[in-house]
Amino acid sequence: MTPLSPKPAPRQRPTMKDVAREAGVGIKTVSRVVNGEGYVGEATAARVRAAVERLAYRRDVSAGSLRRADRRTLSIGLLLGDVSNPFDAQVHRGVEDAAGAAGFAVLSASLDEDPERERELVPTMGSYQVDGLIVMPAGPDPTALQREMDAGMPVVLVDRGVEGLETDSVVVDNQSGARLATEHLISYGHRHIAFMGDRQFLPTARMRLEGYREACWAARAATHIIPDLSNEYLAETATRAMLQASPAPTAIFAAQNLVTIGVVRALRSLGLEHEIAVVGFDDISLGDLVSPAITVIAQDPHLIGKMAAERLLARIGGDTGPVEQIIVPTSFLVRGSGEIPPA
Amino acid sequence: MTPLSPKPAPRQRPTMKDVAREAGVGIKTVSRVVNGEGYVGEATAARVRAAVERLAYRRDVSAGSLRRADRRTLSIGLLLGDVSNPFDAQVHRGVEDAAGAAGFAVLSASLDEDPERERELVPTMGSYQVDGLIVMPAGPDPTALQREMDAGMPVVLVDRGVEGLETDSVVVDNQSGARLATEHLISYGHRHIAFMGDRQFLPTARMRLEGYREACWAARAATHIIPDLSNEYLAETATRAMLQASPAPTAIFAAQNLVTIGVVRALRSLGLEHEIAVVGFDDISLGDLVSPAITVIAQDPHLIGKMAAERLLARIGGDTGPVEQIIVPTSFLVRGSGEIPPA
DNA sequence: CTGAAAGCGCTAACAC
DNA sequence: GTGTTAGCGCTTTCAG
Repeated sequence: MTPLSPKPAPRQRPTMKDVAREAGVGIKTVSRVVNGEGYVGEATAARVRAAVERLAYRRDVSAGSLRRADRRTLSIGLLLGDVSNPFDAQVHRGVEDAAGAAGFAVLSASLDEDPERERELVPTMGSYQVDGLIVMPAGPDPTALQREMDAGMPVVLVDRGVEGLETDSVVVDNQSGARLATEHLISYGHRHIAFMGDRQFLPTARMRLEGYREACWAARAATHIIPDLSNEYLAETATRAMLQASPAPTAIFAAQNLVTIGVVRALRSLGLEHEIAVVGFDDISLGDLVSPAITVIAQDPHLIGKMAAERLLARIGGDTGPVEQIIVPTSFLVRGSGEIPPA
Repeated sequence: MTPLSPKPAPRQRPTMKDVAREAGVGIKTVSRVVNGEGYVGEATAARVRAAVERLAYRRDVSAGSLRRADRRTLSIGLLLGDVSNPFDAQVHRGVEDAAGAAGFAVLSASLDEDPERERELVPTMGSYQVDGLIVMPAGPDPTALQREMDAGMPVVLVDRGVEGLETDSVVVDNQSGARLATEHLISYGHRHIAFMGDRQFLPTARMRLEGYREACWAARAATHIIPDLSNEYLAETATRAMLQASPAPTAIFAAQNLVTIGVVRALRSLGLEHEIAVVGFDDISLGDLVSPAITVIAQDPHLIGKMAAERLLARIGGDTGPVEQIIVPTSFLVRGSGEIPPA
């Protein structure tokens, strides 16, 4: 019997040598034409270009980077929480737009807020020889990233920083955004506002809680804090439980997009969506179409991604200026759910 | 004056040679330990591992692939319509999950349904030496992809096929899904149903139109076709215009997710959301929370991505079986907007 | 303006 | 079990 050896079709891309032979020139001349560097006689160049076309030649970027002085691979790594989260996906597109315009490819992966995955995937990106890294950090431990930075890898943080890591970051002012949201509810007369937020080991979640606290204290309002809501379902369940206790809050500050959705679902199921006020952090798709429409503090994730990529490309290009923390402004979208007065 | 030469910090990762020196062994022994191949004495292996740890060594995947027999780079390319479109982002995550589990990295980019970008980015992925390609094709032209396939690159198509390209694909049955949606509206008594769809050069858009036509013909209902709605805004405007003409349709089949959102926005702005029936193709986030909740034919984009990646990995692994077309089932989510009877 | 030779980090083939 | 040598596709250095 013939053993069916799984022999993958041998990749047989043409190499520079093939092009050189086809054009009847030296290999270095091909290199010069392909990279548009140095001076090559117009006639020779034309012959080379024709050969490239005829053989469908494409230069191997990674092989080239092996010997190149700057060792660039023209690629960057992007580590997000989850590429399918609408917020992250917008960041992704912002990064892609800026990187693509500069001729860089993007290698992406999801960390799922798991420090273990971060520890694993950061060096993995390194082993693919990316020229730089954009990271939405999953944990508070700076060592994996620090190690890459020590090896000369430029790193830009998005969405949140990492304590003890001296590097560029692009974030929004979570604390003042949360304070604004809470003050808005207070200005409509609420004095019993619940905070429902994501896991407290996330710096963004902590900053938003801080903003909420500031506003409550200033107004001498009680605080009611429900943290660690890591998904829609938990948020929905927690909201329902909370509203059955008494005295129930008259307003809710939902400090993350999935939490907001869970809260809205719970209110809807209890028929309370027109009784309890809600302000969310992060816009949600169709947030303007539900009834009442959801008032939110919106971020601009596409811009965040774009700025992070531009910062990174500058570093890759040799920018050695001081560490920058870029704060992207938020906007307040007043749509109805946040303007319900207390009963 | 000193010219500030932008000299990027020299990447100085340790190489196998460094590890070999540190451990006092030959370079090939390091290679064997790092790749877990062949037999190495336990004591030697331990010394090597210690040196790897001490120097924070990471093997350079791409340099290795240069000489390796199978030339694998352990990376795949993913070309989507738009990484930030919720549907595409879910496909992305499905691909990442399957690829990541097999130790493959994902290089992604957005084509924006632009054949020009496809022509450009397909060979670009090739030049990064990816081991295979998953593509949501932007245009009807098979040449760029065919060229890669001729060079031995495995290709799997998602969401839609390309005429004239003999390769694996993962799609849903758009035509029967659209027929079902339309029949559903007919069963509620509608005889004047509008079709609002995406650009007709997209195969999916054409198949959905075909399904709509079939159902209308079978019921001897008139057809009312508004194609080429490439975004939310166009869909909204077109819907508003259509409903002001007479006789206006009593139901709408919205054949794409962004179109559905535009339609819902228009109905809402005219106060007709409880008068005109709507069934959408593709689920939309929060579609169950608007009023009325949106009835849709839903796809499972995460599964589509996962199956595509699994198919591709099998091909990369040497599977030379016949071309497969995998059809992922759709599901019908009845939620209210599709069950409004004609006025 | 053009080409030959060396070498990037690694693996294949073959010694010892 | 382990080390040596050659060479992957490319860029660098240095001659012509």
